[in-house]
Amino acid sequence: MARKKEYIEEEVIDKAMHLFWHNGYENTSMKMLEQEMGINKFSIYSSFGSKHGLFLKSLKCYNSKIKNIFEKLKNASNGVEDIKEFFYDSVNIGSQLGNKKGCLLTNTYNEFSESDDVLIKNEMNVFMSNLKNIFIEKLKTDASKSEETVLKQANFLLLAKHGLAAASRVNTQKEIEDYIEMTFKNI
Amino acid sequence: MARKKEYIEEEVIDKAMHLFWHNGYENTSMKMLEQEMGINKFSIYSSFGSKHGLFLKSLKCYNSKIKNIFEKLKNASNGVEDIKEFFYDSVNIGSQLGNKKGCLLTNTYNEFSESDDVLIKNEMNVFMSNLKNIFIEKLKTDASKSEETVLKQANFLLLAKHGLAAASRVNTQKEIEDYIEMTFKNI
DNA sequence: CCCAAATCTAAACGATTGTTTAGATATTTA
DNA sequence: TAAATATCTAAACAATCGTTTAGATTTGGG
Repeated sequence: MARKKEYIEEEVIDKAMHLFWHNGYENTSMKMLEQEMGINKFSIYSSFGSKHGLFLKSLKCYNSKIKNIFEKLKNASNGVEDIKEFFYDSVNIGSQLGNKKGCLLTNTYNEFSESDDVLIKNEMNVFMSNLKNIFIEKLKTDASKSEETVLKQANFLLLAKHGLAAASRVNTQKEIEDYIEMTFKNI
Repeated sequence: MARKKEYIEEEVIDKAMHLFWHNGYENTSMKMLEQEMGINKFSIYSSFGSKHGLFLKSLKCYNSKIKNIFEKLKNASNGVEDIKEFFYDSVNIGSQLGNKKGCLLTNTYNEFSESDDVLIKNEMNVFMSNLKNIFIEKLKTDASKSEETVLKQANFLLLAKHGLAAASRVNTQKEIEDYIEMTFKNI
């Protein structure tokens, strides 16, 4: 056919994702993306259509990175203990990826909470309700919990993740551990 | 002297504060501020110097609004129970002011977490450490708690406030209550 | 080997950002 | 009432935003 791309889409998406993770959507400009991704605007637009499209791709990239801890959580069989380990995994993957910026999805959830961007809000809602459903399933393995208790605790854990995201930005390892332990103390 | 101002600074700051609260700093433009405040850019700049200055004023305005619940918390004498009531007060003041946007300070803390805006970051840190110190003081009234426990629980509560801010945006009254109750279950 | 097609560079696009300025209008004081 | 001065309107400012375009460059197939 014709000339070949001089970059690999997966690689530049990964770089964009880290930039979005670090700065959020609005505070990341096309100029910054050009520099970080190492390609220029034309290439970005021909590959991803728009900044918005690139952001959606970045969210999917992030999703694939955390997919394995989700799978681990789903396939585990120790109930609440698995959720706690999921919390630990969540902060660890952040520091593994050299990023002390909390969770990209939680950050995005916060940034777009008052936006009317249907696509992204939908993406967030799907993520949140998926996570909540997994929590519910895990909590249900303890037959002594009433359904009301299960729902109540699932909501609590979902919201506790916001605190965790904030913690992983500024708090020490020890403080994060304390927070997680205290969160699960009476679940 | 000369011509009089056709607006009262305190009133227009209040309106600006609500707009910032609703949309965040970056997503609030001068045009939006002109419309909401009912005065034009010249007046805004002559009164507040810059968008940034107006935002700082708005933060101070928010601080004065929540001052009474802080005073109430400080002057109370039921230890942890007072902190719990402070949590309830925090969400109630939001709905009183017709705003389901969480806490302006928590929102700002999140939005500026990766910024290098020293003034605002400092403002946030002062607020957070003040709040933490009040928590510590309240927790200390229970003499059975070790100092380590007190610090641990204070951190936990500070982070729990991030979950609360998220909750007050999307969750129902009932879910918010459940969250607060569960937060204090083992404190 | 040359034409066709895809990707590159780099400049320009219009819109919007926060900020400033020029000039008209209103108010106070002498 | 007239001069002084602060506030108003409204336009323009430069910079940046995300996006598009024109033209050079590289590649592969007939």
